[in-house]
Formats: sequence, structure tokens, C-alpha cells
Amino acid sequence: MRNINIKELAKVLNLSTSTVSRAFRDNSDISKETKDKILAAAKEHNYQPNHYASNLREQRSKTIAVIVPELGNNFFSQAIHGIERIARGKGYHILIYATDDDYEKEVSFIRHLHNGRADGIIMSVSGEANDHTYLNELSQQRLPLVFFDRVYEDIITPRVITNDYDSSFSATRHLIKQGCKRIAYLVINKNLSIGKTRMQGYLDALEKYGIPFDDNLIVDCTNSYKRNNVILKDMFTRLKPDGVFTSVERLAFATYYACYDMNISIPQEVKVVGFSSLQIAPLLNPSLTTVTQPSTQIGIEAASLLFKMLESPELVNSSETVVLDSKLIKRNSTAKL
Amino acid sequence: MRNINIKELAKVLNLSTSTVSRAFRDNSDISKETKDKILAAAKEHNYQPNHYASNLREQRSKTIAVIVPELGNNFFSQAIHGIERIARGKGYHILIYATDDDYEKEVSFIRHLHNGRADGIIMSVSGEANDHTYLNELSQQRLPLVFFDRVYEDIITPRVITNDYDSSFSATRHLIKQGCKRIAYLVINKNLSIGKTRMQGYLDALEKYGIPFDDNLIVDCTNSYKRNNVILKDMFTRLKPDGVFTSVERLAFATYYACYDMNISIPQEVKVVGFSSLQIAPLLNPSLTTVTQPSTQIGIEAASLLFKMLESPELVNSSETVVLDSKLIKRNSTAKL
DNA sequence: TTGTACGCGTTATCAA
DNA sequence: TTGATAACGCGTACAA
Repeated sequence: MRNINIKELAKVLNLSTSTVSRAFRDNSDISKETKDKILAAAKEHNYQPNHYASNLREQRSKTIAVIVPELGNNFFSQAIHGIERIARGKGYHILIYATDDDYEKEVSFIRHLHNGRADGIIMSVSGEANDHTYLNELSQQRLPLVFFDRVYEDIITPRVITNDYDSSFSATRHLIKQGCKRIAYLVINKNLSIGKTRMQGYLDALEKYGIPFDDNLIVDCTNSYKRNNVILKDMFTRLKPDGVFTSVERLAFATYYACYDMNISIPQEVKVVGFSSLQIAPLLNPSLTTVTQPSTQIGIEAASLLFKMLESPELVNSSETVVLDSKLIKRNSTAKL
Repeated sequence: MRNINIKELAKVLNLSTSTVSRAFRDNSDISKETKDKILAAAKEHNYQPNHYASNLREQRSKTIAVIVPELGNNFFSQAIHGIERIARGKGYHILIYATDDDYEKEVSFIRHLHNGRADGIIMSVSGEANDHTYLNELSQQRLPLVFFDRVYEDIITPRVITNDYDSSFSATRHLIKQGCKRIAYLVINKNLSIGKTRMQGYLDALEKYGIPFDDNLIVDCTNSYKRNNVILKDMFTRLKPDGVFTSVERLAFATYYACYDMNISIPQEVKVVGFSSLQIAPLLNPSLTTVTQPSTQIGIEAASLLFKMLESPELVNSSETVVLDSKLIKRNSTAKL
């Protein structure tokens, strides 16, 4: 288990540890000859500089932490994919943390990361609670932090988001143009800024096109499949919407399941559009009209921003905001008859 | 940026560093009073023991590495979710590495992990190449390693797999019972043991039920959507299969797309079943019959096995194999007319 | 119960 | 170009 260390390797080569160390650092003066000899021996003995010793010495870890509400969600795994690509290119390692939308975990992860384990954090917030002061408390000595997609508006740090307001407006307008008059808006956490922004686009589109707003049509859902099924069936029974706009992918699926169960046909009786990064949306029955976020690109931008902060902090404004465009992709779930 | 260290905290408290250190370690002798005082001060000053210094001192990192062929794939993200749950419970951190099915990257990741960065590795292999000796070379001092799902058979290390042979046999038998006579088997990498095992189940089912085997019906696909589309259209044109069994999820989607393009109706003209962890398989058009692996559970088992190796190596046989059962879930894509 | 002192493996400074 | 040495921050023998 124990790997060979620099001292042993130096002894084998009859050199000092400093010389051996130099062979692994690019800048230092060392003769080509010696360097080659050392690298060859290193390979033979399977020597690699111990990362923890280096980190301790250099005060940086070449590691970034990624905190997301959940794994096993298309959007986040694709974003992580994007982050991974950039980080790998820079020779950085990635630590993954899933909060399960639990605020306590989020706080705990962030606090723990302040022990040198990571050089920076990329996070999509849980949004369970309203007290984010813990982030501000750390602010003087806060690790470089980039938000993506789900952000806390009261925390000033660079962020990568999408044009949610416009997308929501377009999606809602699309439903209206397809003939919907009673459009339900499904959301999981109204308090989360992303939920609010998306809702505002919905509200403004209704107003602009003269559709009366019915408070009941804003439906608060959960992360539980079972409870959502109950909530949605109740919604269909009581409110008879002819259009459904879901602020997250999962609720579009829940809508489909509820419609299947109740024999409500999409798009004849109700049209559905949802935010979703599902690549097989065309294969659904019916194919799902989506607001598709450039998820991988979001990850790429977020990682790039973080590295910019790490490499040249002076070039990054702490309120820097990168806005990417989502696309409304019209499919059969909103087809006119 | 610089966090307070143990020395400074000790000075503030008028205590020695060892006493402060003890407050954070559970086993050491320290008066409750002093401990509370230290922990309070630590909280106030936002002190946390530097992880790299601790790791260096203790020679372990409380970190495990997870290596997968790709992120953004339902199976792997669900498996990672399972791993995450167990690791978090043990207070371990998770490093993520995606190989993109690139053997070079896999080798590089593994080599780099041998510098103390991780205490153990959980991996699903890339399977691009046949030379896995690099793993054996490291074997005397190899990090504890657990394979899951996609494994190298020539490397002896604990593994968590599913009953692929049986599942394939059942899936093929199901197609036969639904009336299929010309069943194509779609695979991405024939050399990968998992491809072979699944194929054997298919072959044996054909034989048992007296269906003549046609070599052309074993179709080698790729990871590229575009190329697969060409390959599959060609297959439908030339071979006219009436059943398709896909060894990975992606190929089931590719089959759907090809059928859509060619106006081949599922299940009327061709029936489709595939290995898949897609949770919304019921929402596809038509709903997809799947062999569903317990992906999260696989992650849980793999992580548990790794921790067993870390905690009590003597209890783990290096050829220990955990086999979990997949389920054949019959849906409309294989319905009889 | 608390403090002193050393070493974990590395790299940077300085001297040779 | 190479070598000796100190320091990074922590945890633990050992001493008090």
C-alpha cells in the first residue's frame, strides 16, 4: 500500500530530495540528463509526488468542489459533464456533493470545504431556506464561488444563469397561441429565485395577451412523485386547466403520468410544456415541447468563470453574470388540433 | 482567504496546539470543559483542521474516487447517487472521473490516484482496450478497488454486477414468446465482458427455442448518435428484423429514432427491449420494455464493499462478487398484437 | 489533564 | 547545477 516517497527515490538515485523534486517541477533549473534519469527511475518505482504533502506545502489543492441539489437529474449531470471537461483540461480534480435539497447539508458541505480541501466551489443552491448569511459570514475569507442556474440573489458572487424570464414568457405565449386559456404553472419551490423569475415570465405573458390570472393555477408541488401525483390529479379535477407549464422537468413527467392515469389526452385536452434537458423528449408520448437549457454549456461557462477567478481574481467582477439562452423546442405536446 | 490555523487558535485560547487538536479527535483524553471552550472558539473563528495536513499526518484521505465511462447517463448517475449516500454516511468525500470510454484517460486517472489522493477506487471500466496489465503492475501496492457493472475479468478484485446472462435470456425469450423470429442483438463493444455475457444469454435463448441464429443480426454499434442512425437504418433495410434487443440504453433510443425515421411501427412491425435504467420508460412512445438494473443499489453495494475493504480487509475475498438481479419490465414496445 | 517536540512528504530558499 | 534545511498544519508519543 505504502508508495515510495521522494526520500527513498533520492537515495536510490544518489541524489538529494530537492533535485528529485525539481525533476517534477517545470520551472526549476535542472540538467536534462539528471531530469531524465529521475523520471525514468520514478516510472520504474512507480513514484508519484504525494498530493497531500504538495498541497500542504503549496497551499492549494488543484481541486474544485461541485455542489448540486441532486445527482441523477439530466440537467445537473450534463452540467457536471461540462464542468468536468474544463477542470480536466486544467489538471484539476472534482469533488462532488449532493445536497438532496437539504439546507443543512449545504451549509455543512460549504463549511467543511473551508479547510483547504478545494480551491473553489461551483454550486447550484438547494433553496430550502432563506437564511444564506452563513455564506456572507465567510465572505472575507470565502473560497471563490460560482453559482449556476439556481442562485441566491442576496449573495454577491459570479453566476451563470439562463434567460429564464424570456423563456417562460415565450413558453407561455406559445401555449396561448395554441389556444390555451387556463394555463397552470407548476413549481416546486416558490421561494427560489429561479421559480420566481420563471413565474414572472408566465404572469407577464398572461397579462400581455389578456388572459385573466387565476391564483389557483399556480400549483406548488414537491419532490415526491407520490405527492405530486395526488396534487396534480386534484388540480385536473378541480381546475380543469387546458395548458400546463412546468418550471422543472420532473413536473412535466408527473403531468404525463397524471394524464395517463386520468385518461386526459395530451395535447387534445391539455397542452404541456416544461423546462427540461431530456435528450429523448422527442420519444415521449406525445413528444414533449421543452424549454431546453444549454446544460453542458452552463457547466463549461461556470467552470471557466471559476478558473478565471482562481487565475486572475482582479479580472472578475464579483457580480459578474453570464446569461445563456435556452431554446423553446415545439413538439407534439403543444400541437394545435 | 487564509484560514486560521491550529497554532493561532491555540494562542487565542492560551492552550497548546495538542490540546486544541485533541478537541477535534474523539478518542483522546480531554476535559469536557476545555473541549467545549475550544469548539466554541473554533466556531467563532471559523477554524477547521486543515485536511491536507491531517491527511499527510494520518496517511489517509477519507476520500474515494469514482471512475465511470461517462456522466450524463442514467445508469451511472444513479449508481453514483448510491455511492454518494454510503460515502457521505461514512464521512467520506467523492472524487469523480469520467473516462469518456478512453482507455488512456482511465490509465492516467488510476496512476494519478496512487499518490495518496484517494483511499480507494470504485470503477466501471471503459473497455476500449484489452491490456489491463497496468492494473496488475500496481497490484502489490494497489489501492482497494471495486468494479461495478462493467468489469475486467482478468483483474482480480471485488465486484458488483447484475445477473446479465439470465436477464438477457429472459428478454430474448420474451421476444420469442411475443412472436419474434428474427431478433437483432445490438451491442457497442463486443469485447467488453458485459457485452459478451449479455450476448450469450441471447444466443442460448435462441437455441433453446429453436430460432436459427444469423450472424448478421449481431450488430456492432458505436457511441455516436449519427453513426448509429446510419447503422440501424441499414440494418432495418437489409435484415428486416422483427425484434430488437439492445444491450445498452442508448441503442434502444437509437432504435426508436430509426424506426420513427423509417416509419416502422413498434411493436407492430418490430418489437424492442433494452437494458435501461430510464425512469420514464413508461412515457415513451410506445412505452419501452426494459431490463432494469438496480442502479442505485449497485452503487450502494459497491461502496459498502469498498468500505468493508478499507475497514476490515481481512473480511473481503479479493474475488468476492456481489450479483444483483435486474428486472424485465414488460411494456408496449413488445406487446403482442 | 495538558504541554513539548517530532515527523508526515513535499517544495522553496539559500548556500555551495 | 545540486544539496542542506526550514516550513506548510496537524496529530501523537512522551513527558510533566
